[in-house]
Amino acid sequence: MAVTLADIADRVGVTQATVSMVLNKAPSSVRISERTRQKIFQVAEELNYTPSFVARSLVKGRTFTLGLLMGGIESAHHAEVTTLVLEEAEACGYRVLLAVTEWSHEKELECLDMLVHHRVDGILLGSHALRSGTRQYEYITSQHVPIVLLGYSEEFACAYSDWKPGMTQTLDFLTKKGYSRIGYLHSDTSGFTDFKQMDLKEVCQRFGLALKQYTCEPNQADCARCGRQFARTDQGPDVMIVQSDFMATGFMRGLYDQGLQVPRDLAVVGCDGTNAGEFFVPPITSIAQDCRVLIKGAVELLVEMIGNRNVPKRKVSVATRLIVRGSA
Amino acid sequence: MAVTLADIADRVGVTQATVSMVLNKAPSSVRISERTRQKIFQVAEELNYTPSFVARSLVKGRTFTLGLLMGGIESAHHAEVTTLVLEEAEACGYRVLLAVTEWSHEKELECLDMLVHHRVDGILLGSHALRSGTRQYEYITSQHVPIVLLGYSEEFACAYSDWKPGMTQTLDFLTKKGYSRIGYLHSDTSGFTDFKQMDLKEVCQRFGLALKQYTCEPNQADCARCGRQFARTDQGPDVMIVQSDFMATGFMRGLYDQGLQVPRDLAVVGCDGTNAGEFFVPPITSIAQDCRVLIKGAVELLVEMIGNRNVPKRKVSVATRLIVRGSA
DNA sequence: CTGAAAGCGCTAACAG
DNA sequence: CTGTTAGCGCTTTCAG
Repeated sequence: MAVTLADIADRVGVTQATVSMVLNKAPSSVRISERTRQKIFQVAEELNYTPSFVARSLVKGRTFTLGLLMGGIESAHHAEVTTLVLEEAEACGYRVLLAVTEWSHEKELECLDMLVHHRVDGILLGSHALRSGTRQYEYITSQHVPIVLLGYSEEFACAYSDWKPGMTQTLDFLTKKGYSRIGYLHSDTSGFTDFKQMDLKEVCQRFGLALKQYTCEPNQADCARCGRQFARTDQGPDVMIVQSDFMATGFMRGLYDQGLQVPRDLAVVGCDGTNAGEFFVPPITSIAQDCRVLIKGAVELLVEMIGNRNVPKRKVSVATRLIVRGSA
Repeated sequence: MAVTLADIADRVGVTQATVSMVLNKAPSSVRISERTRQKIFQVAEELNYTPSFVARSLVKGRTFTLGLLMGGIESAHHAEVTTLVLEEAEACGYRVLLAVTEWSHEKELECLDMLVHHRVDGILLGSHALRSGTRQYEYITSQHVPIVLLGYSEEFACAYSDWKPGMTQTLDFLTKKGYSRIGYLHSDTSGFTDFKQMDLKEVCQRFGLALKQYTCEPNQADCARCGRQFARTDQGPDVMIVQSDFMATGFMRGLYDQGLQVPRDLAVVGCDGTNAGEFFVPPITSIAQDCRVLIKGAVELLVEMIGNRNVPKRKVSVATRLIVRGSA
């Protein structure tokens, strides 16, 4: 089908091996007559030769492919994360096989299997699937499959945002503006610890502030429902911190449906600091992650682990900060 | 490193070939003693055997991987397209290698090369990179690499939305509501024909309506700039149709910045009918694509082309329709 | 019913 | 300086 090294070798009158060397090694490190080298390149060009990564992968035992597992990419933040992974991976010479799990625990495990079947060199876990006890967990730990989690983890190497600085800035800002009754809306479906929440709690305590918690599903529709309900019944918070900008948009829609105005009737602070938040009406005040740095750190860590499987499980932490826009 | 067929074969006391058969063929089609078959499965389980897709790919000449090339995935519509491709591909037994090009023509071509190197079985082109004259174009056409474009194309198999029905419904709706001065905001950077625009023009003509055109970059910031400028100076349109919901959000932000209200001062109609548009303030009236059907069609067409390279270049067309929400 | 052997396209030693 | 050889892990004939 496609043209192979052998085709070139035949035409030039040398062996595959020679062609392989000439084409792949640094010109200095391979000793060959200038005539032959020229001819090889010329014939490769003529024949439109394209090296097969799959053959190379087989022999090298590496695919130069990273697996990326995301719960979903419909929110601007997750789309940004995905894009950055793609960019950073490429910068390190890797391709990425993307799998989205729709936040289903079962599907996450299936996708993990798929990535292993494909022999990706490492896995970036954007959805927190891996718990001890599953076959996949055992496999990955026992085989030392390089893996880094996007988010905090005790068990694996990971890259996560440190929410404390951002939360501190936020409470500082809010209290100075006269807000004092803090609400926190988050989704509780994953079954995993919400470290963001823990940080917020801690910081609230430091400020001597109570925290009223709300939960809903991590989709816009349910956040909107929650917003409507809040508007109809709640007399508590004067500011709502929402787990993500994405969820904040849903929540705000619910508020509007009931005639509430943001920030006049209720201030809203999102999380993630997505670019898109700036274009919402009103623009969303948000505790921003430094995604670029975070993902760069994650990918580089993963690549390092691929290069040397004995590198200790590091944790990359990146500070957050408050971006004040219009919603608070 | 990983456990191979040979490892299993050794332990069971048969050959690789036998193990391969037993593990991969339908139980009915392979004649083997029940004892051996049991043992093979058992040992495979014990050893945590995971077949290597790369070895299989090499011998089969197929990778069971589709390449997906997108300009970007930050807009809700493109994220949805990507997600659907992932889903449909999986349904057909394919994985997907995603590449995003940031809408750069050069990068599109590089990514195309990368996908070919990786020997993807087929390519889904979400960003319109391929023009005759490029090396990649020659390669793909001459090698008959299965490819389907997302969007209309004369040269390649493609799946596209037919905007006429949606546009017709829209103009019908708008004129009945008393709007008559139609504007169309789109980005003109790609250098490719905007078939949406052509359909709109044609339908406007049928309605005896003039169409005033505006152009800007396809990012929210520039759309906002355009919105502000419109608000300050324009006395024309009473309704603006915008090329995408994503761009519409940016444009509306610009309008708000100048104190205009939607739809009171200017009605806005987006395109794509993204779910996210429903949660915007105000919710975006939009000409919706039926993404699910479109992508399903595209992937199935591609898979069919992979199975049989002689299948004629078909075009899949899916009708659009107006979704009335709050912005018009 | 099962085993042996060849080969997918490429790389890496080691000979010549 | 270049060629030969031996695999990487799997599938697929073809013998036995």
